[in-house]
Amino acid sequence: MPRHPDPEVRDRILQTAGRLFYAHGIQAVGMAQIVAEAGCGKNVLYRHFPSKADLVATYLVEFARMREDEFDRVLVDFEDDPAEALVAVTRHIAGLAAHPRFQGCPIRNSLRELRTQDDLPGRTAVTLLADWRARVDAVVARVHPDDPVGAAVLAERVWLVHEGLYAGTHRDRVAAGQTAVALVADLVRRPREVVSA
Amino acid sequence: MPRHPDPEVRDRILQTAGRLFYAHGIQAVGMAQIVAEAGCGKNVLYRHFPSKADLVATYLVEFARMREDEFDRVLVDFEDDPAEALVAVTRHIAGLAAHPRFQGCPIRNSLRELRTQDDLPGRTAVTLLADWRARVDAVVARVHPDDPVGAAVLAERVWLVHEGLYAGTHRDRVAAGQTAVALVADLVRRPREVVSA
DNA sequence: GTCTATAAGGGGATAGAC
DNA sequence: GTCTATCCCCTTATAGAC
Repeated sequence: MPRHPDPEVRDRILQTAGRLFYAHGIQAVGMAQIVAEAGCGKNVLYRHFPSKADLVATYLVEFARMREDEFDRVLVDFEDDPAEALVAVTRHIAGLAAHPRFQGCPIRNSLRELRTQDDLPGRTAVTLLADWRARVDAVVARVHPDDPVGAAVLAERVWLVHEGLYAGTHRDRVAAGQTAVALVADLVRRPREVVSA
Repeated sequence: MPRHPDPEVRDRILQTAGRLFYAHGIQAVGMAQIVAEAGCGKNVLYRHFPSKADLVATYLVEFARMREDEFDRVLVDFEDDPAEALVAVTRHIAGLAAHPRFQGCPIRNSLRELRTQDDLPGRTAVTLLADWRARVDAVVARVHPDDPVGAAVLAERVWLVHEGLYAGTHRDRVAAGQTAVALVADLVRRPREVVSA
C-alpha cells in the first residue's frame, strides 16, 4: 500500500488490461474488472488513461513495441541472410501461435472487433499494422535487392501467410505454424515466378 | 399487416440480424436494433429465437449453408479438373474479399469475437468450420489421388492461404486476393515438395 | 494530497410481461 | 407492439484512510 505517487501502478494497470483484453476481447472486459484485478482505485485508472479508448490504444502501442523488439532480436541473428531471417520471423510467429493461450494478433483482433477506423483505437491499429508491414517489406526487399517487383510479390505472399497464421482459428495451430514456416521457406528460396501482365 | 403467424417474418428477422451482425459485429448489435430494423415486435423475435445465442447460431448455420451452395456452384464447372477447381474457389473468395463491405468470414469472426467454444454459438462455429475444412480437403484429395501425404500438405497450405484471405485486415484486399489466387495456383500446379521428416 | 472504496448518473443490454 | 424488470457498461463524484 504505497502512500506516495506510484509510477509502478500505471504499468500494472496496463499489464492487467493487456492480459484481459487479449484473453477475452476488448469489448468483453470492463473497466471495473481491470480495476479489480489491478488492485487499484478507479480514480487512478482514469487519471492515467482518460477513457477506455485511450487505454485500448495504449495497449495496442505497447504490444506493437514489444513485438517489434522481438522482431529485432530475431533479425539480429540473420543480418547477412535475409531469406533465412524471413523464415526465422515466420518460425517465431509459429511459436507464438503454438501457445495454448494464443488468441491471434491483438492489432488485427481490435480491427475485427471494433470495426471503426475513425476513432483513436482504430487509427492506432491501422498505423501500427502499416508500420509492421513496412518492417516485413524491408526484410523482403533485402531478399531480392535487384528485383523490386519480385520483392513486392514475395512480400505480399509472405504477408498473406502471416495473416493466415495470425488468424488463429485453426483446428491445429501447431500444424498451421509448421505449414507456414515450410511455405515461407519454399517461397523465399525458389527463384521468383514469372509474373503475368 | 397479417394477424396470423407469419412464416415470412422469421426470414426477415434472420436476414436483418445477419446483415447487422456481419457489418458491425455480434456484440455491437442489440436485439432492440434488430427488432427495429426488422419491423416486428420483440415478442415475435423471441418466439422464433429463444435467446440471442440461438439467433447467432442460426445466423452462422444459415451463412454456412449459403456459402456451401456457392461452393457447389463453383465446383460444378470444374468436376474433372480439381486443381483448377481449387484455384476457382480461391478466386471466388478473393471476389468476396474485394467487396468494399467485406468483413471477413462470419464463422471465424464469431470465434474471435466470442472466444468461448462451450456455448451454442461457439460449438456451432467450430462444427461449421470443420465441415467447411472437410470440403476443401475433399477437393484437394482429388488433386493428388495417389498421394495422401502430398494432399494433406497441400490442403494445409491452401487452408492457410484462405485463412489469410478471410482475415480481411489487409490494406489492399484486392491485391491480397490476386496474391492468394496466384499462390494457390502456384501450389496446386507444381509437383509437391519433398517433405522432410 | 493521494490512495482505495463505494455510490450515483446516464445509457443500453437481454429478456419477459402485458 | 409497448412497456417494464434487471443487470452491466463507462464515467464521474463522493467518502474515508494514510
